Amino acid sequence: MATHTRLDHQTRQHQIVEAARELIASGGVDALTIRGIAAKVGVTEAAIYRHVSSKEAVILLLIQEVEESLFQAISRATRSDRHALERLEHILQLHVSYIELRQGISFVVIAQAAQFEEPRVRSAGRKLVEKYLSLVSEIISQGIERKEINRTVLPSAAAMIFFGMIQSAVIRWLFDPSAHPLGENAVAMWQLFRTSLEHSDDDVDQRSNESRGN
Amino acid sequence: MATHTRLDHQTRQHQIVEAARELIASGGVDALTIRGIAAKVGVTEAAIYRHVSSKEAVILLLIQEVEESLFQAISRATRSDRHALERLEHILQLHVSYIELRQGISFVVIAQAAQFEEPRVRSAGRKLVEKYLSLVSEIISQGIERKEINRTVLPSAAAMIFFGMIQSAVIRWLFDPSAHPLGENAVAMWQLFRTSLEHSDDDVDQRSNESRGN
DNA sequence: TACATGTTAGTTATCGTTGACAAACTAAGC
DNA sequence: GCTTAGTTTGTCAACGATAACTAACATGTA
Repeated sequence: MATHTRLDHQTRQHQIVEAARELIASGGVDALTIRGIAAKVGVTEAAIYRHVSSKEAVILLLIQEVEESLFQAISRATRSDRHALERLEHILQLHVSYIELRQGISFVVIAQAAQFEEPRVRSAGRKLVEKYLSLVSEIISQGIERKEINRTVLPSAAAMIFFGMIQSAVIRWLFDPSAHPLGENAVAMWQLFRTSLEHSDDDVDQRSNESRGN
Repeated sequence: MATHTRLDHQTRQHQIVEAARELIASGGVDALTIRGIAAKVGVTEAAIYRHVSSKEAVILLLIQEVEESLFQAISRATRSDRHALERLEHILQLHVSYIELRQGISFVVIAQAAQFEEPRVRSAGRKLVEKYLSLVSEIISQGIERKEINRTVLPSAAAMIFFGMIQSAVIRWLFDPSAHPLGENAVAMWQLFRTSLEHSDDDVDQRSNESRGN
């Protein structure tokens, strides 16, 4: 009690966001409190407000951190001159590892942001999702140009299915991690989904719709 | 103030669950309070406890109501001797209508249940998801038996993709309903996904995996 | 000296929940 | 049919817990 440790603004902000992440990961969004953050960081509640203006600011910082770390995690798969399907599979693997490492924080944060009233939080969550979809969509577009992906595929729709595969796997995994391992479910879905992207050797051309009647 | 309306237990419980649903739909899970329910029902908070033992009980009733109404909504598409792909498309349409009608309540409730600590709430949410996946999976299995769906398709994986398509569409729709109409996105994804289910006329047999090297 | 980073000790607001009492409906006895 | 007792459904007025946040003050650092 004699002397308390003083740390600079930036370090404390990092600690605060980290604490917020851990609290949500272990107890859901309801567990995210200034008290909880203060306890994890090892200072009083009032000290938290030296480095963050409000709880809402913490949430915004957390969304930002999730966005940065997620795109950092999957960045290895995005560039490169590899085959588009390989890149997508690699993104899936890296994304799955990221979710396991961070205990599904991205899903929880996005789901929470989507039902927030505050416009800045909503906007931050929305942009995170849109950015992810753009990235996947862009890879698919490139794949089509290079004739690695079927030209009848609509990139935006394919990106949403890709994103949905992860959401679906995460939901089951959050309910019961041991019964529904993320990786296995993701791989099983990918094996199936890739068949709808693959460039059929006999080029299908314009028989995309209306192929099957009643 | 002279005389207050008295209603029976069952009616009040319905009103409570309905109020809970509306509160979450309009203000997110944080808006679900006993006070809010009491205000919507038109009684005092204490009166709520005559018909419900706790807030947790309200959540359990709500999950149950969501499950019943959702399966009621899509039941029209499940039975019947129609083509499996038609049944799936029909389920998708009905599910989309249900979500629009109930303002995405199912997604919010599931996402919330997944991060609850309380085991009964978690269990109820988990069972809802598993029941849905089983239903879709079963239709796909039947489709394979009837040679309406490619035999290399793994039903459980296909069901998860199907479920994920809806999750993905709902998330964007929650962020911006006008910019991301549920129906349009769902149809676009379905058009693509069905190609991976379709029974190829030249039966593909056992070339499912390892088809494409680097 | 000045500023950044802490603490202490609150404030205000809202939450879920409960106990004590009142009024309405239900059923039985006369 | 009228009284009467019991049960159900409601209100009122609180309770304790906890939330976000703040003013006043202390202390370490440049």
